[in-house]
Formats: sequence, C-alpha cells, structure tokens
Amino acid sequence: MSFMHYNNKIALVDCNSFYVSCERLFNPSINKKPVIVLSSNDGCVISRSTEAKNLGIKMGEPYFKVKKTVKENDVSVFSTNFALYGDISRRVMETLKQFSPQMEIYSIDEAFLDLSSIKNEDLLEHGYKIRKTILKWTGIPTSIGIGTTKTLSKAANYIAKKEKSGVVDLVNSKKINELLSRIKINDVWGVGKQLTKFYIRNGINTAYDLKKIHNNWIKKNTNVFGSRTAMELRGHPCVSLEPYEEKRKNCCVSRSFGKKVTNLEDLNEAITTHCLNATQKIRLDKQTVKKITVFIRTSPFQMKSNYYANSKNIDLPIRTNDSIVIIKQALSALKSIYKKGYRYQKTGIILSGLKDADIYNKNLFSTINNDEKRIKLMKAIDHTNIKYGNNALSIAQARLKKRRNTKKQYSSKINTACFDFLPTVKIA
DNA sequence: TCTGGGGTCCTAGGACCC
DNA sequence: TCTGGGGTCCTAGGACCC
Repeated sequence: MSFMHYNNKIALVDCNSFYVSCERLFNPSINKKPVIVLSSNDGCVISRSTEAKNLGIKMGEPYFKVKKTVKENDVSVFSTNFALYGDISRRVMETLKQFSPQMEIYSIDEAFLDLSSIKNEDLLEHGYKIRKTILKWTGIPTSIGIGTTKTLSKAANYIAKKEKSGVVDLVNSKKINELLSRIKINDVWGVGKQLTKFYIRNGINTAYDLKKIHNNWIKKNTNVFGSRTAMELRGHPCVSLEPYEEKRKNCCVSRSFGKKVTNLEDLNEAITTHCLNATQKIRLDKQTVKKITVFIRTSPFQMKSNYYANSKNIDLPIRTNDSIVIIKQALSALKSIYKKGYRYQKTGIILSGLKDADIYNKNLFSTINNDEKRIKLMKAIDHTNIKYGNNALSIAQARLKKRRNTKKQYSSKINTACFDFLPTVKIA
C-alpha cells in the first residue's frame, strides 16, 4: 500500500463510450451517429454513443427490447470484439503512462494517475494536455476528473463527461460543493442500489448531502464502505493509489448459450472449453489453483417453476494448473449437479485460491505436478495458442470447430493483430 | 423467441480450539 | 444435574465495481 498524504492530486482518465469509440476508429462513417455495442450472444447493450443515449437506450438493456428504436433511428449495432478493445486499451494505457510514473489501471477504459508533482495552478492545463495526446495518438476521446481523493476524482470525472472541455479540476475549484450537489447519490462511486435506497430513505439525495452528514451517523448506520466514501468526499484519502499490478485471486470463465441447452453432452463440451481457457489464463500468470467451482443455471428470467441453478465445489488435494486434471474434476462435478429436463442458459467454472506456482512446485506427495511430461505438454499448448491464435491447439472434447453455440451477428471482424486492418489516424 | 462476463472486498456465522 | 468465555480460521453470500 502506498503512503497516503493530504496533498494528493489524483486524476481519473476515462475513455468516452469506450467500445463504441473503438469501433469508430475503424469505421469513421459512424462518427456522429448513434452506435451501440452488444454483450456476448448479442444479449444486452453494453456501450452507447452519446447519440444512442439521447435516443433513450439504457445501459444493460436487452437488445430485443431496443430493436425497434434501433430500426427507426438507423442505429449502428456491433457485436462485442474484446480482442480489439483489449488491444486499443493497451495503447491508451501506454500513452497515459508518460504523464505519471504512478498509475493504476482500474479497468479496461479507466486509469488513476498521481499528479501530486504538478503545481495546483497547472492541473487543468495538464489535464487538457493528457486528453489531447490520447486523442492524437490513439484516436480515443477521454474525460478527465481531478481531485484530492479517488472518490473526488471520480466525481470530477462524472461532471467532466457532461462538459465540452472534457476536463474538470476539483482541487482548485471554489464551487466544489455546488458541483457535488449536482451529483445524484446513486452516481457516487461506491454507492450501489442498496445504499442508494437506504440513503434516500434518510434524506441523503446528492453527493453533497453525503459529504455533510455526521461521521458518527455514517459509522453507526453503514459499513466501512459507507464511511470510506463519505470521508473521501470530504477530501480525506481512504483508498490509496495502487500502481503495482497484482495477480488475480480468482479466475472465472463462463458463457451464456446462444440457444438453450438440455443435454449433458453439450454442457460437458462448454465446461471443457471454459476449463481450457481458465487454465491457460492461470498458467500464463504462473499460478496454481486449489478449489474449483462448477455452476449451471437456467434463465433467471423465465418462470420460477422451471428455474434451476446449482453449483459444486471441489477441493483439490494438490495444487495444479494442469488442464487435463482440472477438466476431469470439473466434468465429474458437472455430472453430479446436472438434472434432466431443464433448458440451461449458462454454465461456468471458477478457479479460486490462486497462488504462485513456484512456491508449491515441490510437493512431496504430488503425483501430478512432478510429471515433467505433462508440464511440457501444457507449455507447448500455451505457446502454440499464443503464436497461432487462441484454440489453435485444443483437446478433442472441446470440439471447437464443430458448432459454436454463440450468437455474434454484428461483428466488425477487426483484428488489430493483423496489420492490414490498421487505419491511419489523421487528426489536425 | 431473445436479458453479459469478470472481478474485489466485507461480514456474519459456523467449526473448531483451549 | 449443572453447561463459560474467548479466540481463530474458513466460507458463503452480499454488495459493489467496470
């Protein structure tokens, strides 16, 4: 944890409508038009251009509910292309890094920057410079909020999204309370559905209301999260910047089916594929797993009487990251929770209790991990998949080519790993 | 007909110990 | 028959984030 002091200056840089902006990079004709990007299986709306927001299309709304609006307003629709978004994200972050040695990548489209070395009077100008550079080098528009705590920089960013300049500095602002009172309580970072309900019941309707409330009251009536958020709004840092990337502690791979699935064979196939993906992820991070969870469920939106969801944990006797061991365990778990007669909508696997592999490699009782041949096989699979594209090498059970039960109707099919697709970005 | 995927942290309560 | 008090560790579920 980094040292927290009271002259923090933190910027939150957030890409505007990130997935939409990525698609626009390769398709400038949709620049000022309504655009949306869908989740996997073309299920929900997960990114919207400003124009699409103005049409009333909501975040997370199921696609079939907005189809009419889409048709009537000639909205451009894209299936998700995470390879593309990940690649563009990497470029944005690389560019951002130059502006501060202390940077925390918070999500695919957001990063916190420590700007404590910048003089107060230069903060706003610095923000403009960051924004301009990102746009010029990557083509992605951003909004930047600057504050003395992470929560305040988030709040500043929220305001910045609505301003044409795209940059808001709360460090120097005399109007900070006025700006905070423009932010509804549910738009405050760390305040979700449950807390919103509770706060509104108690007359706390804006970020400013929360800032004003007595500390004792918060402590008594909410948990540490609640008081942290309130403290941060007052300018007392409680959440520090974490510039070092930590390895993940859990790894979940799950997918909905494009078409509902009823038989065990199809579920087996999906779980096998998920296991292969998950184990490859943890091997690339040089981690091993202790516990596996397999889950299945029918659609939570269908009638209650037909709903079935279940999961099974398996505690492994020995830590491993061997695909074949994990698949075997997962399939037997799946068999134990599978019930005939249901239309399954989703299945997945969670690997938890992840730890660095090298610490546990020498286990006296291990009959699996000391199998050098197996380790070499896994390495070969990973290497091939990195070089020739994911799933180039797989195992028979996954049957990847045969028929993929996923919907992806509106893919832009852009692959930035292929140089022919790269556009030239020209910005004056 | 059709409703995403992947994370983190906190907390209450149970199991277990002396 | 009477049935303490205090501690740790683990886990499932909830809340939140993007």
